[in-house]
Amino acid sequence: MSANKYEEIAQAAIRLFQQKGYHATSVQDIADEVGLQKGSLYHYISSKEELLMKIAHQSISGFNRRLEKIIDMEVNHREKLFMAVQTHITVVAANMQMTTVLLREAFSLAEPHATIIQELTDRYLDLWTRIIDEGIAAGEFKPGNSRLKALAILGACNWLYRWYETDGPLSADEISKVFADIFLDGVAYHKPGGSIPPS
Amino acid sequence: MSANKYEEIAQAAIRLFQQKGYHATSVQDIADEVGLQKGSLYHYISSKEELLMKIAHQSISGFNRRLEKIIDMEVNHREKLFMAVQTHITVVAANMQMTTVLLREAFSLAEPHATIIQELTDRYLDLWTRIIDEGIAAGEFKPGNSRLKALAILGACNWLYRWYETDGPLSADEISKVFADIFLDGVAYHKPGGSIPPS
Amino acid sequence: MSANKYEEIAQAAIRLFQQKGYHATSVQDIADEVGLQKGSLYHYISSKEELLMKIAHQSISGFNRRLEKIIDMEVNHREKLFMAVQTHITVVAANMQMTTVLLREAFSLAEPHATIIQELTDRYLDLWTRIIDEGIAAGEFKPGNSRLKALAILGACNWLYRWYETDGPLSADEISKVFADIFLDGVAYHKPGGSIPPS
Amino acid sequence: MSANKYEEIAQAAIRLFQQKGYHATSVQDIADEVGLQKGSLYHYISSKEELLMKIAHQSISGFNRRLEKIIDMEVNHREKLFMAVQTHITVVAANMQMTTVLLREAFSLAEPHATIIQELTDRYLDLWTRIIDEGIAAGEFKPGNSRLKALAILGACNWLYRWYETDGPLSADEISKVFADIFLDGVAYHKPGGSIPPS
DNA sequence: AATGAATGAGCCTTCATTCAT
DNA sequence: GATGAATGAAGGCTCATTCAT
Repeated sequence: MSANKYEEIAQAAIRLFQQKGYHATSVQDIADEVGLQKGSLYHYISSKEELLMKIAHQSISGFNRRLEKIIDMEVNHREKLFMAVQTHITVVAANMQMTTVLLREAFSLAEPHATIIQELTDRYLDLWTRIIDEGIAAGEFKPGNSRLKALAILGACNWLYRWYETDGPLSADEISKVFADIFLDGVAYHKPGGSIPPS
Repeated sequence: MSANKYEEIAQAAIRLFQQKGYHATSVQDIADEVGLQKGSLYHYISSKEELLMKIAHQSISGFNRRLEKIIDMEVNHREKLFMAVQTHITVVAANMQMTTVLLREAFSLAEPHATIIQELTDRYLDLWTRIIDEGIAAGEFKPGNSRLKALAILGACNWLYRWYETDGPLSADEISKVFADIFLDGVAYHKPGGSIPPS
Repeated sequence: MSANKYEEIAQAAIRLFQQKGYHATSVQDIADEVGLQKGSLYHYISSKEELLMKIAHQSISGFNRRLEKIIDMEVNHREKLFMAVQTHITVVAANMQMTTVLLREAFSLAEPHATIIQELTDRYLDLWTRIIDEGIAAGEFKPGNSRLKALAILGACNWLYRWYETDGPLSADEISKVFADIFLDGVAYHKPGGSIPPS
Repeated sequence: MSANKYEEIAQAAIRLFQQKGYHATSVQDIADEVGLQKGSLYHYISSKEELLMKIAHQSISGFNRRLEKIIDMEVNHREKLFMAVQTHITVVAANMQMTTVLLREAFSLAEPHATIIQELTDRYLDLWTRIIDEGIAAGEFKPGNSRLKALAILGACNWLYRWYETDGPLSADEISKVFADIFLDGVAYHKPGGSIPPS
């Protein structure tokens, strides 16, 4: 079983699942896309769902791996949050289709796949929460419900899959700067002498 | 055709579309839920998709209507953004199932429905953008790409449908406060004398 | 769901399963036979296997029911064994197709169906064994492994499904007489003064 | 093409056909069992059905060959019938899997194979019938429909494939004794002075 | 001798929708 | 208004067999 062909099939699946959705994509569609008979696909995959699973797994694993690396870096916490945002947004922008499949279609996974993806997704949220927590502990971030804050930031960043245009005018870097600025300092001007860290 | 029965069907559809997804919900499922035969449903609905459309339309229209009211209020812009956030989150929390159908399932709509929902969604983003724009114009918010900022805030707020638990420990109000605080002032402490509005 | 139509489908299934075998009969074949679309069959049946199960169940249940009645009769044990043989053979002959499905195709049943049919089949053997046992206890039959004897008799009688011809020259009654005679007294002449019951 | 490998494949097929049935056994299953790829099997066999045919043919031929030898022996006819029963049962018991394939699966054979096996099977019945006939002619067996009697005896003996357990408590010899006793003298005690051969 | 990619027909089942009653 | 029988297209998947390498 040539790994090339499998990769080709997976790429076709990513494209189609993104365009039409998992349920609306038939195995026939995928076969057509790679120029095989429907039945021939099954030399490479064991089921349509397995394909979805592989895609989702690869996607969320990538996010986790990258964030873990960032967490291990020795930079201040503003910087770390910025890098996390930037990396996430860069990955989403560079892998719009795959990310869309992860965020929109993984819901169609049955057990035991659903749970596996859910756990990896939970882990990803944990990592973001840790970034906030460590920023608070270091006195760089304001105290508060760190998980909730992580959800706000992660939600905003994930939402990109719904509106980002690969050929649009905004680069991932530009978006990252604006987003990180909001998360760190907000959209409003601050009242002078306002929220200064206690010393 | 009793409007009551239609409403009952729509509620069943909302519940089922949320639980199993639009594609995985069969017309039979809906019929079972309301105690009718599959064929009888078609006295009330013209198609399964129409049901999805109605739900999505009602949902996004509600968001728009509420946000328009807020925009028309005469309060300062920090306050207005807070209210927008609070209202959105309250609505999501109070209508988790319907919001989930809007945000997760409306993608399955075919034309012309897809475009109609897309336009209402675009309009909703426009309203958020206007709130930011007006805050900037009033000197309360920092200048910048307002649409991008609106997308960040809206994304964070929409994402609630993925994690909010109706019977969980967090109230919509608590979440709103944390979220609005992040959007307005960020998670970080500010460097003293930092981003002060130019005078 | 008209019971008539179901019965018609079941009859078609019996005919086809007998002619071609369960696996070689497609749902399409059955649908063709009753003049429905393949999909329409599923208004009446829940699966192809359910059809096989129903047939097998009805068949073995009939055998059990009839044998239980005979066991309860008050006749001597030679007579009782004769009636059991006659009844079994008559039923096989009158329901060749259904019996063939039971004896040849029930093997294709998956769990939990396989076990259910197996238990009913075991029960049938138990009933035959009881007939032998009671004949022995009454001093009419020679002692010995009654279950083994039941298996010999039942095997001979079941085997009918392999060779009996509905339009052939032999009636069920003629066969019954020959078979019962063999089981009771054997094919050989007895050595004079031979196996006489102890007094 | 090594005959060894072919034999290995045939053995695997016997095992699988017996366990799962002919239709439920895939060529892949057989290939797995012998550690070849599916495609490689076709260096040894020309089709799945050919495999079934070979097995069935070998099995029924063995039965015929053995019975012919017995028929040629010079012993009295009670003895001859006993040996026929004993031999048949011993072969079934010693080759349960192969016999099961013959008796349960050969039905799946298409033409011309089906007819060939049928003829060999008919021939086997003829041999049994001859044993009865010759016993009658010799005055050892009671007159009557010899073919029918052969069918009774053969049916009982064939049925073993449905219940015999290789590791069970009953040896082929014990079964043979009980079976032959039934066929020769029946299960019942005889009325004194009863069926004595006319002199 | 062995592989493994590919075929193409066929399998059982589901389903949204229609319509006569 | 309600039924339930019927449709017909499509769905995911299996499989015996072929063949170039």
